[in-house]
Amino acid sequence: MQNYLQELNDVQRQAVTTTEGPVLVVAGPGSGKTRVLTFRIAYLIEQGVLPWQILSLTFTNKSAREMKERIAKVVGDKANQVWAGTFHSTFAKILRVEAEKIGYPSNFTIYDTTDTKSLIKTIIKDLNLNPEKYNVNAVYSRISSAKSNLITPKLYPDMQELMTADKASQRPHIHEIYKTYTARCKKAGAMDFDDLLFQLYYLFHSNPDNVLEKYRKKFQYILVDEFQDTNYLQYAILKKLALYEGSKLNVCAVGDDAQSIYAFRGATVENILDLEKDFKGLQTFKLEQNYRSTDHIVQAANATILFNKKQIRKKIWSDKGVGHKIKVIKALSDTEEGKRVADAIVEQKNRHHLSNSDIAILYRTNAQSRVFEEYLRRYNIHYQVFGGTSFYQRKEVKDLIAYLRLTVNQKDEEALKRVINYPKRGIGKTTLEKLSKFANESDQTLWDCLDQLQVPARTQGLLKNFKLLINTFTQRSTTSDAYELATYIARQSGIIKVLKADTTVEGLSRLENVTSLLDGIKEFVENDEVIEGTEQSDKSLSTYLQNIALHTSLDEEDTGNYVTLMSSHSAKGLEFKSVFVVGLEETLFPSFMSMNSMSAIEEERRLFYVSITRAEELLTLTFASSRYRHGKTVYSEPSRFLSEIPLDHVESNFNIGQPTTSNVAPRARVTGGFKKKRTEAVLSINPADFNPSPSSSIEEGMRVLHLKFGEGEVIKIDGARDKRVATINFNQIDNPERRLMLKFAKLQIL
DNA sequence: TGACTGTGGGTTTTT
DNA sequence: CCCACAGTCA
Repeated sequence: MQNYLQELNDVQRQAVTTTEGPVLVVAGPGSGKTRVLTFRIAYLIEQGVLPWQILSLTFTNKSAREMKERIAKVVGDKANQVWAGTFHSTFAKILRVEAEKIGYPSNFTIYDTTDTKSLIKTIIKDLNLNPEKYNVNAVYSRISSAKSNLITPKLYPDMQELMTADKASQRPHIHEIYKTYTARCKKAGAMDFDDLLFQLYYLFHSNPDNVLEKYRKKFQYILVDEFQDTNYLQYAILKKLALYEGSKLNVCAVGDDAQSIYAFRGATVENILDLEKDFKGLQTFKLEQNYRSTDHIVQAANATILFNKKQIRKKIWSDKGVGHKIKVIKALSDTEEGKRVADAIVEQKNRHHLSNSDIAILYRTNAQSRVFEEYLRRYNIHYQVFGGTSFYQRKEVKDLIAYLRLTVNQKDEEALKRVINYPKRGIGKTTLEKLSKFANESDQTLWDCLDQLQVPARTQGLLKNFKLLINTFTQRSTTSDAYELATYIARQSGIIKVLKADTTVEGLSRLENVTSLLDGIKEFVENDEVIEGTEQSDKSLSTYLQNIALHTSLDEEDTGNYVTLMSSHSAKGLEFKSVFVVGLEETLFPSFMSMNSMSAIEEERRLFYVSITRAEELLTLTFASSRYRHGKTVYSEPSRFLSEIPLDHVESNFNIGQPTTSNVAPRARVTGGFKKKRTEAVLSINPADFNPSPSSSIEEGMRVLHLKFGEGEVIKIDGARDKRVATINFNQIDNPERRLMLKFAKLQIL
C-alpha cells in the first residue's frame, strides 16, 4: 500500500499528498511531473475519491491514455473511469451531451482548419471583400484570437483596440466576417476548434437548466497539465468549474513558464500568475531536480534560458553525472546536414549501443524532415515521422470522411461542398454557385435547397439523386454499425470505383489509405473501451468523427523500434537518450517570423530550451550554411542560440568534417571553439570604451561604431519609429553593407 | 461541365 | 518548391 510514495522525493511527495485546496506545481524539464500527476490521481482514488469526480486535462490524448495505464497499476480498473483527455476532446464530450441547450445539434460537426479557412474564404467572397486584402490566414487568426479572449461577434465592434488594428491593417470588415462566420457555423451545426472551448464557456456562462452546477458537482478534483500553454479562455472555463462560492478549490496546475511555446496561438503564462491571485491559499511546489539529463545538458539549458528577460527564476540541477559534452555539427548544405546526422546516428548506435527508439531528430518546421528521411532510408534505419500532413488530411481520406460527416450531419456545408461532385456526377461549379446563392438568400442550408433550386430538369435530377444517396446513408446509420456503414458508403458513393480505376503507384496508395481508414473504423468499433463514468461504450459514427477531428500526430501509436522525427513543438513532454536538434540557423530557428519582436524571440528560445532538454545523454546540434528553401538556395548564419551555450559544455574540438559534395567552396580553417566561428569579424574594440547612443538619434550620413562590425557610415534609413532600419557601410569587414534594425542595434555616434 | 495548362504567391509551430 | 486558382478549349 502506498509504496509508490517512497519512489518520490520530498517535494514530489508533498505535491502528491496535498490534495485539498489549490496547488501549483512548477516543474522543470525532467523533474518527474508526469509521475506527480499520475500518483496524485492514484492517491486521490485511494483516499476514496470517485474516479469520475477527477478531471485531468493533459496535452495529448496519448499522454492521458498512458497516465491511465500507470494509474491502473496502482488502483486497477477504476483508472479507466477518470475523466482524462485534452481540453478540446474533453469539452467536445461534454458538448455532445449538452449541445442542444445552446442551440447546436448533439451530432455537431467539428470543422478542422481546412474547413474553417474554406468557409472564411467563401464569406469573404460573399461579402464582396477584396481577397487580396483579406488574407484568409490573417482573418482566421483574428477570429480565433477574438474567441480565445471571449470577444463575441456582438462585442467585437465595440472593442476600440481591435477595430483600430483592423483598420490599420486595411481590413476594417473583419467583424462582419466574424459575425457571418459564426452564423454560418451555427447554421451548419458545426464548431471549429475554438468553439469547443468558446461554446462550452458560453454554456456554463448562460447556464441553462443549471448545467454548470452539474459539472461543478461532478468534478471535485481538477488537474491541469502544461498549464503554461493554456489560454485566457481555457483558464476562464477552469474558473467557471472551480472558482465559486463554497468551492473547495481543488485545482492542481502543473507547468513551467520556461517551456511555454504556444503563445502564438494565444497561450499566456499570465495564467500562472493569475492563479495565485484568483485561488486564495495556493500552495506552490517547485520541482527543480532533473532526473532525465546529465549535467552538461542541464547546465547548457540553464544558461540559455537566462537570456530571456521574462521568466520565473529557477535553477534545474541533476545528479546524473556530467555526461557527454554537447556536439555541434556544421554542414555546408541541408543535404550534408542530413548525411552527417545519419552518419552520427550510425556511429552512436555502435558506440553507445543505442537502438533506434532511443534517438530523435527535432526540427523547427515539418518541411525539414525530408532530407533526414532520405538518408535514413538509404542507411536502412527505420524511422517514424510525426506531424506534418497527417493521415487524416490526405485528400482521399478527407473525401470519405466528408461523406461520413454529411451522413451524420446533413447541414455540414463544408462536407457537402467537398463531395457533391466527387466522384464526378455532373454537378459543377455553376450549379454549386447557384445553390449557395439561393441558400444564402433564403437563409437555408445547402442541403435543404438541394430539391428547391430552379435549374434545368437534368441538373435538378442530379441534385435530387445526390440527396437521395446521402439519405440512404443516413437511414442506414440507424441500423448498421460505423464500420459497416462506412464500408457501404465507400462503395455506394463510388469512391472505391474511382480509386480502383487509377492504377498508378499514387492511385494504389490512395486506395490503400482508404482501406486503412476503414480498418481504423473497424478497430474503433471493436475496441471495448467504455465511456468515463459509465459502463457503456460509444460506437457511434459521430463519436468516431470527433475522435479523428481531435486526433493529434502524437496520438499515433508508436510501435516498434524507430528513430523519431518530429517538430520541436511536438517533442514537448518526451525524452530520448540521444537528441539531434537540427537546422539551428538564424531565420529558421529562430524562425524569421519571430525576428522583429523580442517576445517572439523569447518564445523561440523557450522552444530551443524545450528541444535540448529532451536529451538524456547525448545532445547534438547541427546547422547548415546553405539550405534549399522554397525553391531557392538561401544562406544563413548559425543560430544565436548556439552562441548562447557556454563553451564548457560544448565539445571543443568538434570535427567540422569534409564537405560531402565535390564542388563546394573550400571550408574555412577549423579554429576549435564555437564562439570564434560565429563572429565573422573579430575587431578589437574594448566593450568598456563603447557607449551606444540612443537609437532615435541615429541619422543618415552619420559615422557610427558597432561592437562587432567596427566603424561604418549610415547610408540610408527607412521605416519609421521603432521599425527604422539603417543601411550601414562597415568598411572594416568583408561584407560591408549591413541592414540593422535600429531598435536592437547598438551603435555609437562618432 | 470538365480537363488541362500556366502563373503566381507564400514562406512556422497545433488543437 | 508546391499548391491553389484562373483562364482556355473541347
